[in-house]
Amino acid sequence: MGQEHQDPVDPMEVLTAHIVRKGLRMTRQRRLIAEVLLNEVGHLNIDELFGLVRKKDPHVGYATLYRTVKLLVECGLVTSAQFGDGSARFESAVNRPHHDHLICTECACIIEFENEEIEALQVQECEKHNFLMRHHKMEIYGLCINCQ
Amino acid sequence: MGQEHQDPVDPMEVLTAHIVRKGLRMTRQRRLIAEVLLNEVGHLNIDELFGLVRKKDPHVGYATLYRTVKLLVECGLVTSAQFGDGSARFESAVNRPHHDHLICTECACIIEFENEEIEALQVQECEKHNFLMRHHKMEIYGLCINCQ
DNA sequence: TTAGGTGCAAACCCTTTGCTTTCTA
DNA sequence: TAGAAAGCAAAGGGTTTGCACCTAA
Repeated sequence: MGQEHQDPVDPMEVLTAHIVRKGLRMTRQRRLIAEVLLNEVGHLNIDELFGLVRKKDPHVGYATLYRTVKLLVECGLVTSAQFGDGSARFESAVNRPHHDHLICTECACIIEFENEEIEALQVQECEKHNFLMRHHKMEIYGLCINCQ
Repeated sequence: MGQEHQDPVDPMEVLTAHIVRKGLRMTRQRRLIAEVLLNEVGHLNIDELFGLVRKKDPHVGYATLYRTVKLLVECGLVTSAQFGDGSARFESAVNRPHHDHLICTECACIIEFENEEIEALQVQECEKHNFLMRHHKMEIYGLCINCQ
């Protein structure tokens, strides 16, 4: 379940711990990509992330980007989502609770919301089916107030 | 929103009406693909659908499949979903209410559930943001009872 | 008869992988 | 110094598109 009311964490420490635990190494590129993605608000697709990272280091490639984002998702610092268009979008999960998305199919804007009642019902539903929840997503597609 | 308690509909009539409305044509292939997909229970990916359709007509190609499924989604007879693996899955929506999914990340089994309370809260949430809901999906990932 | 549809192959797009070089620990 | 990581390019996998031929209306 959630990271609802935890103390703030230092994401770099989380990443470092994860890397050490797996016998991997901290590199300049990993640090850079983590800093860029974790400090960004909103949902970045891989091209947007690529652009931001390249501004600070023009030599980073897509492969490194994908490999590092995977690492960040693994240790819970980033969540990934698919919003209809074929490509994945990534969002910092640092120091913020779980939330869901309203996605406008017209202008592609994304409205976030938190709803603890829904979260609680989801937990109930899992218990009913003896299902061990790892993560979940809820997406509502439609028209935002400006596009109706 | 929902098709909660409607009278049964004849899917072929719905499809025909949609086709006429758009100035398109009913073809042997469209009828075949609709019959196969709508009579199947559970979630088919494109290869599984391809296999079933080819059994009845070995000449149908992937392009026709994709184009027809798109048509079926448009007129509400089929829903599509992405369950983590990169490919889309399709499910008949004929004469059955909206439901959500528990997805086991170990054995890939899918448990379906309906929860009217959650549905109601989703509607509330949309109203709160003046958002016009077209469709929505909720997916809970984790371990089923056999994989824990 | 005439758009629209089909089927094939090629193109596309996003993501992953292989391999050589570079760099962390 | 050993082995992990980066960067490039090429491969992969799912989906869409272009085009010549076919077919429903």
